Amino acid sequence: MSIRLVSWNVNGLRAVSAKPEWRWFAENTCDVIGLQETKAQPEQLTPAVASPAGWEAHWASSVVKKGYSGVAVFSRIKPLAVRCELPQPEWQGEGRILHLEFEKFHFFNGYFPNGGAEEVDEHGKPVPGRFKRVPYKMGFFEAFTAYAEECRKSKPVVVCGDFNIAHRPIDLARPKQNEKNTGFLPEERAFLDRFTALGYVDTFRHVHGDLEGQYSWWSYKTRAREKNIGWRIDYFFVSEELRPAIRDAWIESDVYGSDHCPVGLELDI
Amino acid sequence: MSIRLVSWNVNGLRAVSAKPEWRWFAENTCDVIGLQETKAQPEQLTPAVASPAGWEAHWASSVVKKGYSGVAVFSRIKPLAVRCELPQPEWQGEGRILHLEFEKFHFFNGYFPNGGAEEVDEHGKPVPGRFKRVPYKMGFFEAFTAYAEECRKSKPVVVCGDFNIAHRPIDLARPKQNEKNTGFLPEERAFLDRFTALGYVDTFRHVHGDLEGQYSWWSYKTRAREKNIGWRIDYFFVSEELRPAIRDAWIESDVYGSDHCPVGLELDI
DNA sequence: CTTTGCAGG
DNA sequence: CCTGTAAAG
Repeated sequence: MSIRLVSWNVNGLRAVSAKPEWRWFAENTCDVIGLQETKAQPEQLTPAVASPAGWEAHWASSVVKKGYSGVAVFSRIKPLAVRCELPQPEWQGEGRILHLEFEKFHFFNGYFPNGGAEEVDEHGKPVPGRFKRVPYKMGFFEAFTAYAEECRKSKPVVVCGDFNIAHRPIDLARPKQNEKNTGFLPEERAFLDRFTALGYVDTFRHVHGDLEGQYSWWSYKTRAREKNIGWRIDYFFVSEELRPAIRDAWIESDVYGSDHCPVGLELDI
Repeated sequence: MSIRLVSWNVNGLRAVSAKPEWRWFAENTCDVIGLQETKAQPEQLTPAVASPAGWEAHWASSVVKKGYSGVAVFSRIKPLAVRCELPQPEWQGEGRILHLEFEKFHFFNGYFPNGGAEEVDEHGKPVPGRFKRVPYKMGFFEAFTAYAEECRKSKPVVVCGDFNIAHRPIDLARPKQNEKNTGFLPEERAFLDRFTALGYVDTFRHVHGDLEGQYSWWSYKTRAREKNIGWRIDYFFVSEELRPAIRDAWIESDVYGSDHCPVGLELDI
């Protein structure tokens, strides 16, 4: 028996689901799909998109700002329990976390905060390497990790989503140029060091080792995808206990419709 | 000798000038073109659009709000003088009036204020027949008329533009339904009664009499143009002294690219 | 419905 | 560049 899971930052589910590329959903053969940046409440979507036949749909939408953030999980397997957002009110309201408890593992779908725009000093001059939302981002990661560790006491953990961090130089096309850009800052990378040190396995690297040029996001701004100038910031992590269950992990770089592409994981379970 | 003038509310010059319909400009054989709702500063346009060879271009752009209102005049004839906006600061800042003095007449290109949204009472309930900007609109018309009359003392006047008023029931497809809508309110119509009583001739009616079904604007909202559910709110008026010079007046209802179509005037001069 | 501006990514 | 808002027409 195996279970297949996929994660995709869709950059606006209303937009993607109106494109021909959304056939990806109908053609998919996986069991669980985690979407990020849905930027919509289910009521704003057509029923075929919001409540597809054969799937159970769960939503966490932003309540602080319309059309912002938001995650969804479609599952062919009925979860034992579902929880939206992190436990503390401090980290709630942006629609960033969905937690589905399945029989064999806790599943988390996360849209982790973007570092935001560069800080400016009192004269309006940008401060290199300082980004407005990096403190929030780091706090969110710490709170998430504590919650995941808590859940892990009962059963193994699977975490997917857009982490907005490339872990190592091999995980982005231009590491040197981006050492002072959010997404590849030392403190952001250090979080993934700690996270993996806790026993969360980067399943793509577990399967593919140091294979180069493997990315899941390309900036729209410079048509970077044509040249594969990308970042690997979308992940499937599993807690150490599930390492033996990793059958496959992949990046669906032939799937278009968003500035991210889907990433996937197959577990023997 | 004759002079041909055309007026067009383009509803965003950046948008129109990027459409194939903008060939209208290149194919035009008139001498003076007045545009309204340009919604752009000339710097935001390509040089071919902002400074076309063979034309002199003049601009009055909104300074109170970006991408709002704005008028332009392209002329193959060099004017003796050019003036932006009305003389009083009270009516300046929205980029609504361009005044070009030619040898034989004063030319005004106007984008007269829209009546705006319906007023709401203290409970948020709409007040039928009351519109937020109708007072501003009426004040603007009075100030414009005073200025035109002042200029008329030296030579005849030609006024074109979007008046945002249908004068008589024949000037819109659904007069009964719109008696309480801005654009056909009694007080707005009464302004055009006074304006024409002062001796400003509606050149289209002068040439075509009570020809029905002739409109220059159709709402995008209901695909009204397909059914010719329109309003004639774009005009060429000339002061009485020029009545004998009116050779032709027309509506270019086959020209697309905006929710308005161009209207034109040919004068023997 | 359509064009703008703007925030956010 | 692209997806969302909202204001205005």
